[in-house]
Amino acid sequence: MTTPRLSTTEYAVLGVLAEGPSHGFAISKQLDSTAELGRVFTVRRPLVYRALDRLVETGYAEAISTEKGDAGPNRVIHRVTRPGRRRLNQWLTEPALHVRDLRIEFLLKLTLIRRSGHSPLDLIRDQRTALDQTLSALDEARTEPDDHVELWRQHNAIATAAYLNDLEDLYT
Amino acid sequence: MTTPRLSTTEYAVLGVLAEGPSHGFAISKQLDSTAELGRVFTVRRPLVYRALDRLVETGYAEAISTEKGDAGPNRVIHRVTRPGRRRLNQWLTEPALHVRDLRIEFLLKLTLIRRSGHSPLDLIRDQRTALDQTLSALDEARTEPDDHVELWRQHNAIATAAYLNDLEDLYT
DNA sequence: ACCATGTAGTAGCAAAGAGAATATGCTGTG
DNA sequence: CACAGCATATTCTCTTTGCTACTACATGGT
Repeated sequence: MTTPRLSTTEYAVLGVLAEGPSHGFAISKQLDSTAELGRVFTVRRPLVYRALDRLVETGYAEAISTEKGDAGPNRVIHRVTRPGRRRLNQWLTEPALHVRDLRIEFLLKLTLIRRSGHSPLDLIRDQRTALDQTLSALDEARTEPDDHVELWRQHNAIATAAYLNDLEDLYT
Repeated sequence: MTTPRLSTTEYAVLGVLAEGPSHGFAISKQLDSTAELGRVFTVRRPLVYRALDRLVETGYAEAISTEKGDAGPNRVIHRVTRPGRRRLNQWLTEPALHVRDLRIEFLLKLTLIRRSGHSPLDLIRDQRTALDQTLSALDEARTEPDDHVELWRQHNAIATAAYLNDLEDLYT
């Protein structure tokens, strides 16, 4: 009985659901590529439903009722469970371990936290700390001057540091 | 009869095959995570064979012989066809359109070109030109100061520009 | 003789993504 | 008022992708 691993898609759906009981179609609108959240991380409609199924299976969400929609089949209203909310909150406070995950994971967490009304400053600072470790590890690893991959990593880590600084300024 | 789209994995295999007739196992060693190419873009063994199958189906490669290996089943030697080489060379000269594709696509092309003995300067400069367009587009789009996604893109584009400058210096 | 190791290729499952299909009520138009 | 189109809401299914594990064969050590 290990705790099931959730994909970013599933966390995104869980995150939207945590803003209040909702149904697949409404959630998918929040995660559409034109919406605020969807611009950060898009989840297409069928995937939202699959994620919801999975969240129910894992006990992180549950169906509470069905109600008539504006049209079409009945809406199935879901809400997060207590374990689901715990799991989400834990995820929301973890910084991304790899720079390549920042664009999606970190930004998604940041946006969800902001929408919930809390301050994202803790997350930004934790991410900054995690990045500093990456930076010093890169400094040590730098052996060959023509290692294109390491060079790219270095430039990117530095850009990410500047980005985090900007964000910290924005929220202080 | 449109020209079939190839995945990055398939281009990687095609690229290795273009260095000389070879067989799946040998190609997979080049694209292993510890090898020069594999550090840029890893392709696992079963995927190499699938890519080879697809390249044969699309007419970009062909099996030319089977020979006894050092051990185990016979090797199936493949080589690129004329259309395959044309297709590869076309791909190799195209810069990546999105900054997020640089780490993989551009670096893969760069490494393949370098290994072939040609100068990667043209690709670097073309990529630089493509990036300049991205940069000016970003400057115009910048409306809201707290748009985290745009801010991220901007920092990244700038870092990429610096990276390309470093590379250009390396090869001049 | 046996077992580990390295070579070479194959099988098959599970997740992820995209498109289309289905069901349903509302609205406008002739 | 019939009926086509449209928006809502969910489901189905196909394809692609990525792994893990397996078969098969030869060599070398104990």
